[in-house]
Parts: sequence; C-alpha cells; structure tokens
Amino acid sequence: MTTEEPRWLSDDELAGWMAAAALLIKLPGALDAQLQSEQGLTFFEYMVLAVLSERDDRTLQMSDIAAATSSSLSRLSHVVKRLEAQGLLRRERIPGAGRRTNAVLTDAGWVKVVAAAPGHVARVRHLLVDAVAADDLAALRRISETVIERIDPGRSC
Amino acid sequence: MTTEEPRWLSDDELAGWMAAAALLIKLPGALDAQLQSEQGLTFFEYMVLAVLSERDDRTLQMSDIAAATSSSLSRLSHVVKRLEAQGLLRRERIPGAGRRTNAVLTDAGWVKVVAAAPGHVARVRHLLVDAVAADDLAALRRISETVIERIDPGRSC
DNA sequence: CGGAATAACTTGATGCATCAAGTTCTTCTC
DNA sequence: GAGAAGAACTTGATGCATCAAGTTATTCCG
Repeated sequence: MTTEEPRWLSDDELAGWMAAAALLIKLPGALDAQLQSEQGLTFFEYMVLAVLSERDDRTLQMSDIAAATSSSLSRLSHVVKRLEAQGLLRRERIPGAGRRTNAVLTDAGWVKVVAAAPGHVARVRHLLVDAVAADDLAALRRISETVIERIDPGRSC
Repeated sequence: MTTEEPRWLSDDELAGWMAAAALLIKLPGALDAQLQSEQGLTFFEYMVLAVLSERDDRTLQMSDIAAATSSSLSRLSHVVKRLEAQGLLRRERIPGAGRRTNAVLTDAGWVKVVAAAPGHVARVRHLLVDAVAADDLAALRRISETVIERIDPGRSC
C-alpha cells in the first residue's frame, strides 16, 4: 500500500483495455444465448461435453476436465451433477485411486454434442474466427496465453 | 437447419479459439477477485462508478451508463440499486423527460473509486497491458471492436 | 504401523446475471 | 385530443458461479 501516484493508462492503453473489457462482458452472453436457444446448453456445459466427446473412450477425470475448461473443480462438480441428472453423462469412482472420479459421456450426451456442435462452431466462426484476420487470431492466442499464465503462474509446465 | 457438413475449425483456428475461451473464463474472475478483496467491489460495479467519476458533474443517465459498460439496462438497474443502498450513488428522475433517470456519484462513491483505482489499474497493467506487446494490445482492440460489432450490429453509428 | 498431511472431489449458502413481465411517461397519428 | 405505440427503466423469479467448509481415500513420515 504505497501512496505514490500510480502509473495510469495512456489513451491507447485505455482504449485497448476498454474494448477488451467490453468483449469480456458481451461475448460469453452471445455464446450462451445461441447454445441456450438451440440446445438448452450453457457454453460451459457445452465445453464439458465437447471435451469428453473428443476422447476415444468418452471418459475423463474430473480434474482433467477442470483443467481443460479452465474452471474450478467446484464449478465443474455442480455442472456435472446437473448434466448427470439430465442423463448426458455419468460419474464413476476410480477404485483404488483416492477420490478420483471419471466422467463418461453417455449416448444421449454424444447425441447432444453432435447436435449442438455445428451451430456453435458456426457462431464462433461468425463472431470471431471468420471476422478477424488470421494474424489477429494468432495475436489473440498469444495474448490469451500470456494473460492466463499471469493469472495463475506455472499452471503449464 | 441444413444437413450439410459444417466448416469445422482448423488446428490453428481451434487453438486460437480455445485460448480465447480460456481467457473469457478466467480474466473476469481474476479482476473480480482483486477488487473484491481490496474494496468489496465487483469489476462491473467498479466500472459503473468509474464511468460516473469521469464526468464533470459525476452524473450520467442510466441508458448511457449501460452503453458505456456494455451491459443490459436490467443488469445495470439491479447493480445501481445495490450501489445506491450502499450510499455510493443516488438516482434522480429527470423531470419532463419520460422515465429518464440520472445516476449521480456521491462523495462516498467518489472516495471509493479513488481508493479502488490504483490497485485495479495496477492489476490490469500486470495481467494485460504490461504483459503483452503494444502491437498485440492494438490487435486486441481491433479484434474486440470487430467482434462486438458482430454481436450487436449497428450499435455504434 | 499409526497419525498427520494431502489430493480429489462434494455440498450448501450466498450473491449476481438474466429473462420475462410490469410501470410510467412521452410522442406520434388520425 | 384520444388512443396506440414506444422509450426508459424496474421488478421478481430462476438459475448459475463462487466461496468456505466438509468428505473420503491415500500417502508420507517418524
């Protein structure tokens, strides 16, 4: 807690940051709205199902899903419980491995992701991937990775 | 609802998008956590106060605040009610102008923003502005503006 | 080999966001 | 100038996110 005058943002920095902040506020809602109206899914729920669907055995441990979706284990646990109640996946304790738990995509879950994916990808294309230059998308990736590393340092080694 | 095979994302596109998605999930939480622990404010609450504090008369109409913070009027209304209950701002109906309402920052609100700003700016610098190249920040601005324009077309004219 | 620390979740309470519906003025149209 | 349409919010219900605390194996250590 110093009393020195902080380094405020320059005009360019401020403009960049405000634009980014607007993106943070609006984009999640836009993605949610589309998935919600077409498939009754949250963007985050979709991510969970999608991550599972990419595995050969449609199975992944809770912690690994959390890592893959950048979420807390607590958030994931609540969501998985809801998805399980809907029959889209089921949980299985891994015997002899502490409290480790796998989530397994059910057939109904698979059908759901397959139904949701085209519309979702089309939306992501329309809003972002097809809207910006390839260079800018690469920049966005660099930026995101840098910022994420700063948020929790040493998460990827 | 076409049955054609959709255009899936290429590896580069997918990597860019996943990184961006991770950013969308983690950055808001990181900003909230800092403001919450230091000043008991949400990032969004801070934005509302900050926008008001930049006006000479510390006054702005609800709709204008909503536009400046990229939020819905509904969300803003709830937040402003909470901030008013804490004495950080007050609302004033503008007479003879329909349901138009101004929000006015109180002295307590001013003190709060002034107290919160340095820590918040430092955090934004550390996580984003100072972490990425100036070119990349410019790219982020371009990207954000493009995406926002796609989300609700013709919001800025 | 026993007790403490750790890992991997789960749960419950609280609070914020969103959506749909309701209010209350003003303005436009005939 | 009356009634309809629209603008600018407000409100209440619902649901999701977060935080702190609780569980339940497992491993480490003396």
